[in-house]
Amino acid sequence: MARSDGLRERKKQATRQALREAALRLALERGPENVRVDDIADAAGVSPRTYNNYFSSREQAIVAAITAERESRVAAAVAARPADVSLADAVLDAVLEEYTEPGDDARDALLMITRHPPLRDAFVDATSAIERPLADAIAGRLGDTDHTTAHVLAASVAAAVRVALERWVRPERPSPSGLVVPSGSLPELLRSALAPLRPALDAAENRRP
Amino acid sequence: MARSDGLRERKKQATRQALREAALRLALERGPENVRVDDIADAAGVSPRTYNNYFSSREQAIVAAITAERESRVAAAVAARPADVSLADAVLDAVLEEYTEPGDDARDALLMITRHPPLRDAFVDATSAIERPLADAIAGRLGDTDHTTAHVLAASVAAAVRVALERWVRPERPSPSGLVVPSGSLPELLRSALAPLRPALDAAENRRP
DNA sequence: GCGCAAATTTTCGTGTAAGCAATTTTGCGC
DNA sequence: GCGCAAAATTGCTTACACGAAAATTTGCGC
Repeated sequence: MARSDGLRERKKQATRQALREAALRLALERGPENVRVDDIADAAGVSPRTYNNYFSSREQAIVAAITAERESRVAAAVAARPADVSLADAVLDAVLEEYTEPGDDARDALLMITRHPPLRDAFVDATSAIERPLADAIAGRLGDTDHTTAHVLAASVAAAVRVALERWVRPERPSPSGLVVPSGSLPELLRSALAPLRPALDAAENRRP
Repeated sequence: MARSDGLRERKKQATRQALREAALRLALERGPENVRVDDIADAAGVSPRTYNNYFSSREQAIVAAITAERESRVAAAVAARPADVSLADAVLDAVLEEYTEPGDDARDALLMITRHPPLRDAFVDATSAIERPLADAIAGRLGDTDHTTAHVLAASVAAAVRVALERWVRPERPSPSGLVVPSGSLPELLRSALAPLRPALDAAENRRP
């Protein structure tokens, strides 16, 4: 049971998609503050209680319209790199590829997210969702032995991405040392956040039997 | 203003401590499910709203009785290691020192935590609190240049600790590959979770000017 | 001590997350 | 098609998180 291509599963995905799209649309129209959960549920044609079966916070639903499926795509991208590419490069490329936004319709959504702290938090928090699929992808490349290492590396990559996203969406705050670092472009931030992890990725790969 | 030793600050800490101790005591007496936020507030002699000014969930308050001040202690322990100790060793030692539980009065509290999923989650989530102080401590050892690297390394260490804690508190679930990995002792788990990060810590340290 | 400004606590109100049990829908073997 | 078991949706209820503004407490210069 629970086949991944059954009608049941597709309907669930459709409901989830309807909910997050309705949430984003309403938030863009009225501003996130003026969107009630009941409105989202109404717009998606389900009961408020069902809405809550899919998302555990209003912010999560809005943000999900941007981050949807990102988790599995990152993992798939890592797994898809040729075997002769180093793990570090595979991860870096995959992350850059997935987090470089198409920027057309997501542009104003991202603007809204950065302007509303609760949405910012939900957006950054969504990063941790890549952890589990990424751990599997890394484990696959490392030869499936030592699942702990793969898990730790995936968690570290997710943490680095989170750090980069934080610097990207937060208005720069004056540091106690006086100097405020200008937040560069997202690819730039991702590169420099992931760079310190490269030695760890290389070492894990080379210790592979 | 906002002196760290004023009466005001001490009262705040006292209130915080009263709240988390009341939360833990009531949870142990009645079981976490039978503790209302109002009860905790009553027991601590403050209004329910004040309780919420200190903790943003009931689970957080209960768990805080175990994890209190851990964040700053880890950071202080890292900063306290002699300068000729490698960064990786300093971090590993500091983490092991702080996360090896005294185990006397915390024993039954931890038992309760492991038996209640919401508490488990809060307990594991509390790990991320070490991130910020640890980043400062690491930055101090690295010479204060490149705050990004320090931040990423701290976040990775926190993530690794989180992975270790997860494996420790979760009842082992049968993996799809059939074999269930036995959850070892906590120091053991912490060591193996932090091991993959050692190359990254070494590299950051050696690249220091 | 006095009094003012800042910080903290409280009261009040609103919207929300989630448990539970009843109901409807779906999948599947016959 | 039929019907049954599993799964999803729904209504109902409860406890809760949090914003705003009023009230209280603290710090500090005088």
